[in-house]
Amino acid sequence: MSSEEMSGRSATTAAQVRKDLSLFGSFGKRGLGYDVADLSERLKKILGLDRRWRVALVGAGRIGSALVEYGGFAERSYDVVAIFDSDPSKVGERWGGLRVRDISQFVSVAKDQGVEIVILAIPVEAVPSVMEYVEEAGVRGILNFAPTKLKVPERVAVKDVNMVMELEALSFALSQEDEEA
Amino acid sequence: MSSEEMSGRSATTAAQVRKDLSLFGSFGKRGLGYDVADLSERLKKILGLDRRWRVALVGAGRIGSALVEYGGFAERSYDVVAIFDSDPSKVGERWGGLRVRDISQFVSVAKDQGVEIVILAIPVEAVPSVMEYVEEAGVRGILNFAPTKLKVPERVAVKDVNMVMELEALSFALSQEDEEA
DNA sequence: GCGGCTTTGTGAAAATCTTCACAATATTAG
DNA sequence: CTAATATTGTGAAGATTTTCACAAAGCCGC
Ligand SMILES: NC(=O)c1ccc[n+]([C@@H]2O[C@H](COP(=O)([O-])OP(=O)(O)OC[C@H]3O[C@@H](n4cnc5c(N)ncnc54)[C@H](O)[C@@H]3O)[C@@H](O)[C@H]2O)c1
Ligand SMILES: NC(=O)c1ccc[n+]([C@@H]2O[C@H](COP(=O)([O-])OP(=O)(O)OC[C@H]3O[C@@H](n4cnc5c(N)ncnc54)[C@H](O)[C@@H]3O)[C@@H](O)[C@H]2O)c1
Repeated sequence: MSSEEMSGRSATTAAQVRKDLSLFGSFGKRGLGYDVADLSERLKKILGLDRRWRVALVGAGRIGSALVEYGGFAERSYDVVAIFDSDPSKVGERWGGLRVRDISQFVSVAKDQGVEIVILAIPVEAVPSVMEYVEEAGVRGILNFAPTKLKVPERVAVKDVNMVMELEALSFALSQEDEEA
Repeated sequence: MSSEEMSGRSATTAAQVRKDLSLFGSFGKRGLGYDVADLSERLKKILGLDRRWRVALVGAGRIGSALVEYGGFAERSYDVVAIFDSDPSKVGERWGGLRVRDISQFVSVAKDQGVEIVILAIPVEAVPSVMEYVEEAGVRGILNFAPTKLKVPERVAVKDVNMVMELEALSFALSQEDEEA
């Protein structure tokens, strides 16, 4: 597949595809393009997707439920290996093959299970107390759904998901269109 | 509040805050900083958040359910005014104050309700057929959860939410750390 | 009203990112 | 083997974004 075709399938340009790839090495054949299987494998390695990652879900609420039941994570490289909540009525429930555990067990269970990434799906108020556990357990990456800026040590990587902000970006685009008209 | 304090609360710098704001006008007072209430109001106007937006949810599944029950959208400027699905067992259900409607009614209901933004939470396979309705109804913005690149006319704004990609960005960051060590 | 302190708004400089454009290389047809 | 065609990889140019740094304002205490 050529860089031209790749750019057509995503939201970028052929030159951008080639430049981006060139930062990691030389993957294509001149005149021919890229071997999809080979490129895919090499990129997976670069992105750390040549192995599976152990993930814990914290917050067995609405978002948490949608995520755990979703097959899209396991299909890629992510296995949810533990689920935590603080609500006694949720602790003990079975979700998929897992039992919801009390958040107080986080550190021991996470260490035991080798959890490297946490999906944080709890209310903003609960964030500071939970972050203490997360830090103590030596978690290295956090996918955060709570609309708050996490305070983490330098070594911890954080990605925020904020759907309200995405909607706000849409509103802005639409308002701009209106003004131009 | 000074640009310094604002930058401390978010992931940016004081100079960036001032430069960004200066693109839209002059909001602060030298030596004093910004009046939070005033700045907030003026930014809301610029972002198109000085009015409410009418949103339809398409796909009454796991993600859709989490979103509809979530209060965070109504709290900002977004009202979900209609819900659609194609599954006969879901059509007719009551979700919050709304009845789940059949997707075939999308165009007429969306036009009737003045829907401007659609939240797309359906499987990838269902996207092309649903997009025909969405386009015909004159929807102007789409928040897309399906992991596929939407084909839309120029005037339609799209924002993609892709949690797997966020996790992959985390994996990459963690792999990089490992390599450095 | 003046001096000291603070913080904005913004040109200019620096850094980063994207696009251009083409030599190098590979394939295919004859 | 040669010519025609395709497409990479990458310097250089161009565009955009971020940071720097400071004159211009504004507040406060005396
Ligand atoms: N639902 C959505 O569509 C949506 C969208 C965007 C953002 N969010 C954000 O995601 C987060 C979760 O949202 P939700 O809708 O799933 O909320 P939810 O109330 O349905 O679920 C939150 C869960 O966290 C648990 N919890 C509370 N304190 C805890 C603690 N200290 N330790 C462990 N678990 C604890 C609760 O018991 C509950 O089960 C919130 O910050 C919300 O703002 C949600
Ligand atoms: N659940 C998650 O955590 C998650 C995470 C990331 C991405 N996604 C993506 O979000 C989308 C929805 O995921 P989900 O987990 O909610 O799936 P789901 O299967 O729970 O829900 C999808 C819903 O869409 C409905 N539907 C199917 N075809 C339709 C059509 N033509 N018109 C209207 N409705 C139709 C189904 O009946 C179902 O109710 C998928 O594309 C998925 O890949 C989900």
